[in-house]
Amino acid sequence: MSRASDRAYGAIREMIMSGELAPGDALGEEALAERCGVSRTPVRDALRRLEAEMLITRSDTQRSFVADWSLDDIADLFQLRAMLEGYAARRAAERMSEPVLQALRNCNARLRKSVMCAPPDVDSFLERNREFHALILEAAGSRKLVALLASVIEQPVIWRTAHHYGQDELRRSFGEHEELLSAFARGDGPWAEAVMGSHIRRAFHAYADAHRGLTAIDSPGRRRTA
Amino acid sequence: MSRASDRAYGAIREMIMSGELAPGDALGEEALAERCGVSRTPVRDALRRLEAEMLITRSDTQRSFVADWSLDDIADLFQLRAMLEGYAARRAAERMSEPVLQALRNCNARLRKSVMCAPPDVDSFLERNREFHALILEAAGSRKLVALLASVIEQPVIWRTAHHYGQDELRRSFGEHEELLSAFARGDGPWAEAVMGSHIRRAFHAYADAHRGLTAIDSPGRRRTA
DNA sequence: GCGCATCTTATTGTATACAATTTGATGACG
DNA sequence: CGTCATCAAATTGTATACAATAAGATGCGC
Repeated sequence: MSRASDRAYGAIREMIMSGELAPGDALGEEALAERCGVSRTPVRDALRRLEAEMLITRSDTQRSFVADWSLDDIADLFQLRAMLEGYAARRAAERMSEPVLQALRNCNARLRKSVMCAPPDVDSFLERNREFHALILEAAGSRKLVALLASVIEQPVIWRTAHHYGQDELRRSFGEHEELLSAFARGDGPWAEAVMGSHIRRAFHAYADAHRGLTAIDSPGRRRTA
Repeated sequence: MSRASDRAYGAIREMIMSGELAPGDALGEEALAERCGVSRTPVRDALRRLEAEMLITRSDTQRSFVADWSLDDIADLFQLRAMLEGYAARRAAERMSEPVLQALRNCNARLRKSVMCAPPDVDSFLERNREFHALILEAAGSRKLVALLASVIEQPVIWRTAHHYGQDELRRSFGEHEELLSAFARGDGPWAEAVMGSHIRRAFHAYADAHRGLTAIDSPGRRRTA
């Protein structure tokens, strides 16, 4: 991460992920360059990458904005994610090896610790959860799927609001992961696919519920994109 | 398309699509800049875009190469495409409007003309086919899906080899499109999804058969990527 | 002849200057 | 007072020069 382009990429990405830059905000190259302490060249590079990830959008005249997603868009996002991660789970189950299975078990055991204590350690949960899903994706062994899913799940709006999960939901996630492990242990692709699909759909509804409840106090006017 | 960056993008893309640049070929920025008649800056821009589309890959040291896909990769690609386009068809069926339906019918009527004559006009078929699928994708009304599918179907290896289709296969494609139209007319999402899935899978096997038959005379040694 | 360190060359990364375009403002005119 | 043309400021696009890094060649020691 020593190249300026990578620093810019990481910095801008973090600004978006953390909410420092809100959806709809304009992103001037000059301003970003200054904030990142580099010239415009690596910033432009970073913007192209972020555009590919759909974290930013570009107007018809090539001006950059932080991507803005409606609730409908998010629902769509989760649906795609359910489909793709379900497929990933199926492939992973069909290709599962003992070492990977062990890694998954270890990961979920650590996740268990994060949610079984009081209060639950949400940050730790998120990290383990991410790791768990990443391991499955890797085990699926599809280059293209990795790329597609990355662009679906790397959405700030999702990761930011995961903090609103209740303890019961966190524990349910743990339980669903355990069921996935069973499916993997038996190499049952369709079972893994079904469990994963359900897992993601439940996550969406948890998100939607939390969002609806918060929207009144949490969305003080959106900026228009066009 | 007047910006140099767009020209470079289009030119390089065309070189890849046409096979002028073969999978595994190294892409030096300087050389490309000269061939496109622009400086390295817009070339770098174009390379980032092509990288996002997975038409090129980058080594660990950031050197660019034309992407190389194995038959397994291609099978994976088609599977993802079947899933995503099936989903697109379902959504499209659920959202179908009379004007869009008419446009689809017109499109397939023109496609019919391309395949019913002797000899069939394959170029025209490909263009209509592309248009047909694009219309459905648009009707699905999912921004994210558009982006995902674009990166799946815009693979040169697929479009190049579509020329090997036999007339019977072309006509079968037309027939499957007609069946899709029926599903759309009735707003039957699951039907549309099933037909589309089948349509894509058949296309894959047609491709795989043709490829196997040609591989001996058509693949004079691959260049290694790493 | 083989392996390895070093040096040369080629390639990518970054900054900067300047050109082209867009935006938004200002003021003239109806 | 509203509309439109024109102009100024801001923003993005491109070229070029130079720095950093990686690839390949060369020759030395073994």
